[in-house]
Amino acid sequence: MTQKHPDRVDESLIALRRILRATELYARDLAQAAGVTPAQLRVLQIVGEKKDPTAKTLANQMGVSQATVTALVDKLVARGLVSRQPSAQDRRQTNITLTTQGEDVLEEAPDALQQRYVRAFADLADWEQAQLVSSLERVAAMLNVDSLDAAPVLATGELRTSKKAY
Amino acid sequence: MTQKHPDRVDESLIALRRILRATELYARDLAQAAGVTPAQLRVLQIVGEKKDPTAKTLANQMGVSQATVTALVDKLVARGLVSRQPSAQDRRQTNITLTTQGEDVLEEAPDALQQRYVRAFADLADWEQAQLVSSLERVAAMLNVDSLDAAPVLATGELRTSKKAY
DNA sequence: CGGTGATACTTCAACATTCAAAGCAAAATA
DNA sequence: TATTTTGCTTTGAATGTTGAAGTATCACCG
Repeated sequence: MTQKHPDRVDESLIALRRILRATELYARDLAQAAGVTPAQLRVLQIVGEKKDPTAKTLANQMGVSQATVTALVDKLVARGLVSRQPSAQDRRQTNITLTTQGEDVLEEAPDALQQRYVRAFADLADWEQAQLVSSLERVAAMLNVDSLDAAPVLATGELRTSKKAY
Repeated sequence: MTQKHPDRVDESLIALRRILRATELYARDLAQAAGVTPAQLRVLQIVGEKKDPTAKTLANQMGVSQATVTALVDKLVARGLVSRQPSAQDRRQTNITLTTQGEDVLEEAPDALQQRYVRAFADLADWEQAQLVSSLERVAAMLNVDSLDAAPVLATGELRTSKKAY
């Protein structure tokens, strides 16, 4: 098991950290542009992505406690971006739904990855796209020992002729 | 510029989100195991990575304000993990340095990526490693429009026969 | 049925993070 | 030297975060 190119671990780690850092910093800018905090934007994104999730689902997806979700949803309700809908099937549960206003906010600040990534990806050659997908999925598998889930946020067909060009 | 495989954008975005999510969640666990908060651990990591950075450098690297850095460093000083060293060249500046205790903490919780990634990477075939590096650097370039920097945190030669196996 | 325990959510108290604004000291510039 | 800029800290306020305790509902089992 001789290591022929020991630098490669470093190189890939550096690249990964740059990806992480760029995404995180940019996500904050997007949230600020949308007029909400990063944590609140994450809630909006998950609510938009999943179908009217319960508070529990939100907590699991975000990796925070239910108490935190309650506090965040309180803020978003106060701003009129989401509303609480008592579940019909299980009256203990509360479904969080986007208001029209909340949808507008999401519309303006869709996703840090989307914004920066989609266009460049589309310009790649076919084989390059295939290789990228394969590599990213491999890395995700390496990191994601106990995989949960993640779903596409938007239909990526049309890239929204956005007002705020990027 | 016809898109032959529209799914690929989604697939790669999903993989990227899984990477982001796994890393973030795991970073919290690591911080907690080390007995510090995630933000404090990030400070420790940057201090260990760069050579006795100034508060300004820390703020830039973390993407937060100087006031925030002051608060975080206060906490770490109170815990005896770092110390402030007035700069000799410019007396306005303060260099943050790890104490022996701070080094120990870093030693125990080196890096979320390192822990999960390095071993799996080492097991890949040579060509797979090369492809991964190439793909990750491409993605980083796509995201990192205004690149700053990132450096390897540890010499990865030996993987530390760790007490807390992972 | 009725009781018991688990589940979903909220409230509360405490602490961490974060920032803008104001202040201070030192350096750079004019 | 006078002025401006830079690096850092302080202060005050908002947000994020959690564990523990409380409430309501569900699920199960006798």
